Amino acid sequence: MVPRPLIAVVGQTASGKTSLAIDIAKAYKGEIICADSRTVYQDLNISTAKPNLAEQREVPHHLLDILKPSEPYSAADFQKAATRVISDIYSRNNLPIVVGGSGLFVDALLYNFSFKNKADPVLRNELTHRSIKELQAIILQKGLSLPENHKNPRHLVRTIEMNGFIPKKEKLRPDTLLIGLAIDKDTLENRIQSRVHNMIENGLIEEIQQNVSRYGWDAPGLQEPAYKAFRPFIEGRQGLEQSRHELITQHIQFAKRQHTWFKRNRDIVWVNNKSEALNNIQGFMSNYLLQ
RNA sequence: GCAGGGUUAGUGAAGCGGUCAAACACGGCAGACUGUAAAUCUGCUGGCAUAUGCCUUCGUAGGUUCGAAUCCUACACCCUGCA
Repeated sequence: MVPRPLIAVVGQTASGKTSLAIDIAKAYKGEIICADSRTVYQDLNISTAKPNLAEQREVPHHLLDILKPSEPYSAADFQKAATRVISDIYSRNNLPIVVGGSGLFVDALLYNFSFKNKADPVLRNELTHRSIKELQAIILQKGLSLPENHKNPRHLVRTIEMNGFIPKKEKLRPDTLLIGLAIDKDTLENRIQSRVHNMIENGLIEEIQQNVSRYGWDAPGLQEPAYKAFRPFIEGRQGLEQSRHELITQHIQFAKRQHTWFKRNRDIVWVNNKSEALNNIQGFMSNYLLQ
């Protein structure tokens, strides 16, 4: 079987993944697959710091803008879609580059998570209104054991939906280089600050207002920091400065959760900057280019 | 100048004689997380020891009391009303 190399770039928000991925793509005839739970959505452009049109023109991007914010999207959906896109890319003899900050999505793809028991909207809606105690009781009644996060309503609901299914994962996909783009905390926080500043300059508030009037605050795609931070401002309960500040905080908190997720993965090859990354990639790709 | 209100841990804010190292919220730190994941949730958050232990805190200084963040006095700063 022909080896099929794949490069994945992970890291915290604002760590510079997009720019690195584009460089890789240009160097190796690559196409980018966005492993990102928010940039899949149309109409979320400013708030997600989505690759801009110029960047998208430079290199093909996949799984961007494929859904309306009113539609739900899951890690399993991503896994399926990305798998298909990757085989298309190979059929063009190009290099797939998976880039994203959604750790679960990346892992689902690279470790071939075994998904099962898709959520039933009716059951989920019913369960969502239950208290934690009630959910725990249901689980125990069914003879299932409580999830690791036994006080997390969402995980409790999922446990009920899975109905005893034990999820599995495999080893890291062969022929894969998993690169982690590290960044120190101060630099990251500065970048987030100026990123938020630019978002507001570029019309973040208008984008939020438009999407909210079109899809409503509760739309699945709109569950993200900008909407949380700016809702009180848009509803006239809070000043702009306060919301701006909250958005920065939310992004920093998100970055921290990403860090927690990625740092336990021993397969990640951490690099501190672009040139370190490109060096690693060169070594990795040399295994394939000679054939 | 007179009268009244205020000053609590990183921030906001409870507490108004003992059960107060001091509720709660936010922030911070660490962590979990396979069909909601930029979501959601957990633990810790004065110092030191880390098991029920000790030490230093509630504007500052003094006092009352067996015992004070809580009462009294003085001082400092802030806000409101009358001047």
